[in-house]
Amino acid sequence: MPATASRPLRRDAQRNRERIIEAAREVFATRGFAATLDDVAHHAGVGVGTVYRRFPTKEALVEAIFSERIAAMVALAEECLADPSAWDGLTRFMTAACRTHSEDRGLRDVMLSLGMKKRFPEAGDRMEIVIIDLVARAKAEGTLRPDFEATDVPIIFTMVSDIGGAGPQAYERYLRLVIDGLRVCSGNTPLGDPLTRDEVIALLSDCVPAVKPRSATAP
Amino acid sequence: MPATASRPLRRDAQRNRERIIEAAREVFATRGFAATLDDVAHHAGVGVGTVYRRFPTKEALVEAIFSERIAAMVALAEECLADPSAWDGLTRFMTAACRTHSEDRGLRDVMLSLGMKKRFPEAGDRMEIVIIDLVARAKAEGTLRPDFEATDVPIIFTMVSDIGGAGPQAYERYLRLVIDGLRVCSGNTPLGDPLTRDEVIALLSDCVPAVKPRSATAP
DNA sequence: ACGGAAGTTGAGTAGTTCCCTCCGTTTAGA
DNA sequence: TCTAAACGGAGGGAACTACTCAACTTCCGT
Repeated sequence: MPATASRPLRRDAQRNRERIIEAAREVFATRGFAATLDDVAHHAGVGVGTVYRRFPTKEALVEAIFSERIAAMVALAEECLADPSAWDGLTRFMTAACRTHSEDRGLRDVMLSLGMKKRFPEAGDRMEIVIIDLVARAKAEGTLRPDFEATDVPIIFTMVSDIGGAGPQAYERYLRLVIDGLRVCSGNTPLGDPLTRDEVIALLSDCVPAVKPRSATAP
Repeated sequence: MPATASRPLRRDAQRNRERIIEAAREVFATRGFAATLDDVAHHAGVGVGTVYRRFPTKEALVEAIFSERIAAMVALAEECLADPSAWDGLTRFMTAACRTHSEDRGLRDVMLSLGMKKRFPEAGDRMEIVIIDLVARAKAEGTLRPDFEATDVPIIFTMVSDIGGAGPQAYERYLRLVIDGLRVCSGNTPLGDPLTRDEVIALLSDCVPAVKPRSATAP
């Protein structure tokens, strides 16, 4: 084995690989991380063994499937940062994110899970920075209430996309409600102390399912 | 078996029964319906068999534990209906409900699950009526936005109390945010069509865990 | 046209979790 | 003391799910 000189795949193998990826996209979109690789295999019309030959673990498949979609979300967020209206930029981003999360539960599970930082560290960092900027800019503009914090954004995504499970646009109504609560408005009650980053992490790990490997090898 | 003439329990049995109920309250409060009867038994310092002797199914235990707490919530709601300020009445009720739900996940699971109507039909009906009244009254007062509907209330409870899992008062911040979105305010965007009752039911059944019996005997 | 590497298959293994039962043992109380 | 009531907790059994492997099939370079 002199270096991993990956030969090109045989034609049938290549075709199956593509089928698997497409099937996985569909299956993960509807069932999220709860989806089984057996599901994926069946949906793709291949045996489970084939899936495992191509993607040694569920993790690998997840990464293969979601990397570009995540990159696209980051790009969108960065584009929203350039919106002349800070408020529109922030709300456009939040709306798009929630729509995407409710259309694709798998993507939601990846983006909001703790694994995000491990699997896609670069995208994760960029996303974090953009969100901070979006929030800061909207506060400076005077449209976003000043007691709102960047750490609230993922929590809101979690809350709202939890609704997304049933019905494709159920999330819209409640997101609008929340967004209306974000605007500076005379009747607003103060929010109090924001959650710390650790609290956010604890909360997400409680609300978003994780990909579980065969046996958790604890040290 | 001439009628179920329930003899009084032996003293030790009575004591264990009480222990079980108390343990169940604690365990269900922290773990919700996900809690195991084995958990309850262990927590109570008795064997599983003892639990099953006293409560033939998980269902029975759930009913024994939550009936009075649910009655209390209904009473509170009805009391809030008498608040001179309709807005205060509604928000007081919502805040209290969310606090209770986040302090006791089991209660949350009972009250928001579909089983609620089956297990506690009377309380369920009364609750539904009170919520409709609370909402109607606050709209008439002109403080609650007119496009908000009574069916939104349980959904909001679901969203917000989902957060309650980690941290005892994390829910507060997000409930306040949502409530600020409920008030009539110049910048509000229209919410669009409300969810139908069937949609609400579908959504709740997706978001709230159910107590699963040994085997679902489908007809 | 053929040999063998690459690929495929899907029943099976093994790890979990959880509701509930059974029966040998203990204990209350008449 | 004696018996019916109560107890304990191992384990049955069902449902899940990540992953493996040995027998079989297909591609493709020579």
